Amino acid sequence: MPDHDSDSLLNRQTKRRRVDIGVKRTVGNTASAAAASNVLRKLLKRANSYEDTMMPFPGTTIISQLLKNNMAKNGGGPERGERGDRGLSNASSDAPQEDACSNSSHDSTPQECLSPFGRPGLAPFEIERLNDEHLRAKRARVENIIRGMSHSPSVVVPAASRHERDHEMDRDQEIDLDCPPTQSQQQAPSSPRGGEVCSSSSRENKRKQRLPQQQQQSFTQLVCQRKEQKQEERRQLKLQLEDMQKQLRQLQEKFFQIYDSTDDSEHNDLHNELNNDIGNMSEDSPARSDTGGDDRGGDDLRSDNEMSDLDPGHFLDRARALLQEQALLAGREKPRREGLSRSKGQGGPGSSMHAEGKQLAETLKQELNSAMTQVVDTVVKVFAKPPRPTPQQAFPSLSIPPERFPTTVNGDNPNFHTANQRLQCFGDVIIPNPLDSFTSMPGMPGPTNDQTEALPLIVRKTPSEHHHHHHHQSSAVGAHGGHHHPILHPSSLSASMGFSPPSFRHPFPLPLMGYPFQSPLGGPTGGYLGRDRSSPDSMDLSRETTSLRTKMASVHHLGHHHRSCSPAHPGSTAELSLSLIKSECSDLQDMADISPYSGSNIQEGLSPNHLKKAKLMFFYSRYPSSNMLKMFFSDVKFNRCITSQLIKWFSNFREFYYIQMEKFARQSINDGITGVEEMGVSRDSELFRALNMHYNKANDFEVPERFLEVAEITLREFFNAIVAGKDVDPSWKKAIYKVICKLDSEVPEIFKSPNCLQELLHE
DNA sequence: AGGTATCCTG
DNA sequence: CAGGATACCT
Repeated sequence: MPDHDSDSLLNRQTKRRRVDIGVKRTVGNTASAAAASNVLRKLLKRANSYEDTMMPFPGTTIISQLLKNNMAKNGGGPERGERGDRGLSNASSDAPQEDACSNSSHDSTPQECLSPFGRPGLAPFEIERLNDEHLRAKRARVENIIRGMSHSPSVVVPAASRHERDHEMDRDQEIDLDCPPTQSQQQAPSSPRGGEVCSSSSRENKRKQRLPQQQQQSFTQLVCQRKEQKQEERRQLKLQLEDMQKQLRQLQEKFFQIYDSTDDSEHNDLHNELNNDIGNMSEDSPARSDTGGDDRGGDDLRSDNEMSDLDPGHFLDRARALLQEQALLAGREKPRREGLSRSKGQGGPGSSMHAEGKQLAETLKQELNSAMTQVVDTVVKVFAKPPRPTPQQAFPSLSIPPERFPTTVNGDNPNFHTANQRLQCFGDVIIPNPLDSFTSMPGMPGPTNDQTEALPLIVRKTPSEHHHHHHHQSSAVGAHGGHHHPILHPSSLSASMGFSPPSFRHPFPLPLMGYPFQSPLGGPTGGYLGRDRSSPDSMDLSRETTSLRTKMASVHHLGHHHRSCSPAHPGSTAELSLSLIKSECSDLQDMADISPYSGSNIQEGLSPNHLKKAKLMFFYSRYPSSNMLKMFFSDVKFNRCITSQLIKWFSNFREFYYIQMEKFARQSINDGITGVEEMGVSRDSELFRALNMHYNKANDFEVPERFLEVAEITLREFFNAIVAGKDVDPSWKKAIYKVICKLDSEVPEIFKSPNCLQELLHE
């Protein structure tokens, strides 16, 4: 059913949009959640796609190497405190945004996935950006994880297992030193103590703790026991952390010694890249994307100053890379490396330094990416595994990048949940945010903040589930589920699928409501709204307009149900999710191949004139088959909706018809009529006038005589049945229907003409 | 399981 | 007249 081409197109467009957002992401902490979503999405993309290419440089190896090296080398560093703190506060203010709507996708296209260094052709600024986002996302994610964990009673650090994890944890402990180093999320199965029960129940505990009404008697003891353990672990981790910070500081100095000693002219790109990469931890410069590396040579000083403001965690990455690079260089050119590491600003050998710089850059990038890959993989694995039971329980505890769940859990493509959509989707969800530090962030709009926690909750309704849900809704609506379709012009739809912000935020912008009132009479019946005052057809037109509105309302209704999560946003019509659009699209394609009819006289909707025509046809045929309807409404593009609507029309006609019949039959009986012979239907009878008023209001059509006969027969049937007292049977009318349905006569050929009304009404 | 028809409601 | 529910038919 869903057209895959279109789906992929949709996805592609969504993707592109996201990329654009990422580029446009504005300065620092005020970066929009939408923009931030781009970050992790790319991050994960690369994490996935780099897995292969990065294998030669597994982050673990390097990190452990780094650890070893620095453990041996370092005793302590003086300046850690202030810098680290500043960097961290900075980081924490960034974090919620990053995690707020960070996204991921497994469907990354190869082009987008390609590593920056894997593609020498990439522009420097792009590399910068990628790395920047990379780092930002990583930091934000880890911090968020830590925060989430810090709110939970939980588990124990598995003593030694993964270095990079310890790194991250250590680094983050600095943010929240009071937080017990709970690692339930990352706890390895080989957890030192009581692994099975603990790891499985720790999450439960977390959730339960967040639900005031839920008592955790069964876990309280366990938690208490663990608290002591956690205290101990915390101390250890603190120590580790301090060590790490010292090491980082030293590596940082070393790192910049190297670069200060290099010739600037050719290294500006690299230098700027690095500086910006780091400098953007606290401020994101949109200008970067359009300026090359060269014009920022003057920033070097500033950048160096900014170094002191950095989050030490980033130096960890830098240091990692540096170490690797040094190792590489050492393998080939020991003397130079020695000189490099020692010589600050003492004119390095120009050309060789140039080459080294480039290689260093590459190595750095590779290292960063490999490390990122592993970290992300780890986190994703840990977080993706346990599906969390109820939404309420789910969202407070884990501040995971939201889109991660749908992505990793089911591998489906969440791409049509773009940032905007998600903003909308969760804008009206009231989410208790346990992370006060996040909600109190300056410059963070509330909804965006909420989103940080809400997204994982909502998106757990996976895209595929969304789909199913849609179809359920549709089928629940039954044959009329697609009534709104005719209003979805492919052109408009594609416009809205192009995700220009307004139409995207409002999946059914006004133009979409343009109902194709192309008149079978030839003249267009005009616009779609506000033209129902003056024309002779005004009643029909306004009715149709009303029906249109009903459809719209129905669509919205669907949307609300579909989202299943929100109190209605009063007055907001922009709440339909993109997935709804997608489903609409699918149905559109299902019911009709898109828009070969836009230019022709075949229309995709039923016009008031079609209704009129149908009413006139009713004079001939009370029970037209769907095939017959298709024959006589050849100017409409038939699909399930149209067919159903037409059938429904005739059903309504019949309903009215039989109601009138019964009414007049009873009335006659009440009037004392006793014989069927006295029951007649003539053009001046009350019954006929009622019917004519209904089906031929303008009285511009000459009702066929046959109709009078059939009406008379029907009336008599009713009369007899009522007189016979058959109406006690709940289904007594069925017999009458059976009779009447055989009385259909041929509809004149002229009704097959699209312009039949014109011809009929003026003859 | 899907298409129709009817009933009921708005 | 449309929606929704229900029932029947296939």
